[in-house]
Amino acid sequence: MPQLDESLLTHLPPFSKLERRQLRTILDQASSRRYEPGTAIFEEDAPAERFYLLLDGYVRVVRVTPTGEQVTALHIPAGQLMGFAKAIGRQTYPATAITATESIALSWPMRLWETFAAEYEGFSTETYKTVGTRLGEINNRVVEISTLQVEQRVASALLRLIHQTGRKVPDGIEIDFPITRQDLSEMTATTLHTVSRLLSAWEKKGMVESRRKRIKVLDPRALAAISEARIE
DNA sequence: TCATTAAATCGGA
DNA sequence: TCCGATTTAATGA
Repeated sequence: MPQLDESLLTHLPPFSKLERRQLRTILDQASSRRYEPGTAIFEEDAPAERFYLLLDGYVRVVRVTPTGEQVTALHIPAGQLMGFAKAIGRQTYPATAITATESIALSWPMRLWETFAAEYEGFSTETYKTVGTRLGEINNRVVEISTLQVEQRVASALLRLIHQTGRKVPDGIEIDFPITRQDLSEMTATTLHTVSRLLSAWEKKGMVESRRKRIKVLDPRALAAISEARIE
């Protein structure tokens, strides 16, 4: 295991209030691993033995429905903690985490969670903030799926993606990892065909630009307009 | 309005 | 070239 540098953590919210010496202790207890795209970092219902910090890349959090379809709950960008089942009172992981890109993650044994929370200032408040944010997001999605029309759902899913994981490019914002129509349809409870048709239509209007596994939003405001209530 | 089915085409290893 | 991704059209709920 190569020596990890404290600067990896200093700017991340859960660790930002800590001293160099404390970061050293934390890093010395961490394992670091690199993952190929499409690898499961941890799986739904498996015993939650470790918690993770995504250092680089993007991770898709998916659940499998009783009928066997995958549902993408959310995407996690680099710099966030994941798999902290203990923090929400679970012994198993609530979902599967699959890398969307090549990724690097640190992990610690779950038994250290309490130690971290107790000893490191800001650690638990910051992580509870992310829990809250994610929960709110998932809640919104549940509401959206039952109340909005497909076009609105896909539009808001795209907006959420560029908001969380977008990368600014000269003429718009691009989703920073490979994403298929199928993925988008799983996030919005529709079919890849419908997503494909919507993207084509939006592309004609100059709102988005897409190629295989890449989507770029040129006109977020137009998307926002679609996502807002519009019953015709 | 949208899912489903079927078929054709595209694009990247 | 092969195979998954994507598009398009037709049909029915």
